[in-house]
Amino acid sequence: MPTHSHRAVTSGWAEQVRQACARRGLQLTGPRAGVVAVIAEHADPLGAYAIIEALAKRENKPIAPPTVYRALDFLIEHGFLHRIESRNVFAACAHLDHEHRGVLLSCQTCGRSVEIEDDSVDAAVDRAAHSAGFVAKGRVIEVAGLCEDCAGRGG
Amino acid sequence: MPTHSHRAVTSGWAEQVRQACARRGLQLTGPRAGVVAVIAEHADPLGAYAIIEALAKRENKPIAPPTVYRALDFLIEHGFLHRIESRNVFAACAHLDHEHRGVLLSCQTCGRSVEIEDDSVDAAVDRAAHSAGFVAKGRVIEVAGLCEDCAGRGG
DNA sequence: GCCCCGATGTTATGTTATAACATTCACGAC
DNA sequence: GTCGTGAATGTTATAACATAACATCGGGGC
Repeated sequence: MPTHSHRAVTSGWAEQVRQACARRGLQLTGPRAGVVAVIAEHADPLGAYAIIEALAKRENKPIAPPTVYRALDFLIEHGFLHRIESRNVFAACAHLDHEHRGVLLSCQTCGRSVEIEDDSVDAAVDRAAHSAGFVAKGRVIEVAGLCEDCAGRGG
Repeated sequence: MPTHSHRAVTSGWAEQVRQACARRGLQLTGPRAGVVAVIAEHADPLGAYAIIEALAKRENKPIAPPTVYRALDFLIEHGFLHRIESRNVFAACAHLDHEHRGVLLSCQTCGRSVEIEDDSVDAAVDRAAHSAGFVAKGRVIEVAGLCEDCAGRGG
């Protein structure tokens, strides 16, 4: 269940996505806006099929997987969403106002994820890839563990 | 297709796994050894179902998915294998002789992966997680891009 | 012998993701 | 205004990845 404060943060996120699309001439169409709304209503990252179910409920009609996967592709491509590879879930990007590469911290107990930016991580990963003669395109940097709250509870 | 030199490297890997199991009192049973052999015969990381097919061919009998997934779990748990989360494939661990955390570089053109160790990446990721109050357990650090060979060919 | 336990076999199913093709809709050319 | 065009969506089916659940086997301790 989202806490009140968290819900507020994420509904801010939906509005930011809307504005960014307007500014950049991107079409935030029906299914795309639906997926944004569903994600904004949840504190946790969601799996594709959880999104499908939630959207079907919201729209009161069945939604086929390609509809949601296409919306997810769009949102990820434009940097509004992250895919957490190690869990097959999708999380709102916390830093919409600028280009960046994030480190995704995801909690094994409560399922929530936190995205941080860290130049030294980016630099170290780039340097390591380059030293192996590798031309880096995409990066996946994920840490699974315990978030501050859950660690505090001894969880 | 594996190059001759690469095949040599990976068959060395199979032997290393065998010795490490003997030394550590781990059972390298039939299905487990079969999966090791299949992976050793390929230069590229393989998906679970590619392993299932190759093993079925090797043993000349059908192999069910749980057989292979259980062997994979065992090999990963003991550090002989890495799972590349962003591609759902499994790659031989290149550094069997000591504990470590690797950075996996995987080529978008040829599919091969290279594993490197880099203390500064590890340190930066740990510091970043810690600064967010996060207790890190597992880490996934993967870079997709072009390997030296493929970048050289303009691939 | 008998139990225990770790590993494997077997069947079925759950979960995640995409291919392929039809349809709709906004928009500009003419 | 209608026709082509291209992006987005709808629809159906299926591919690809992974695990639950329970039966069976086989070696070691007693």
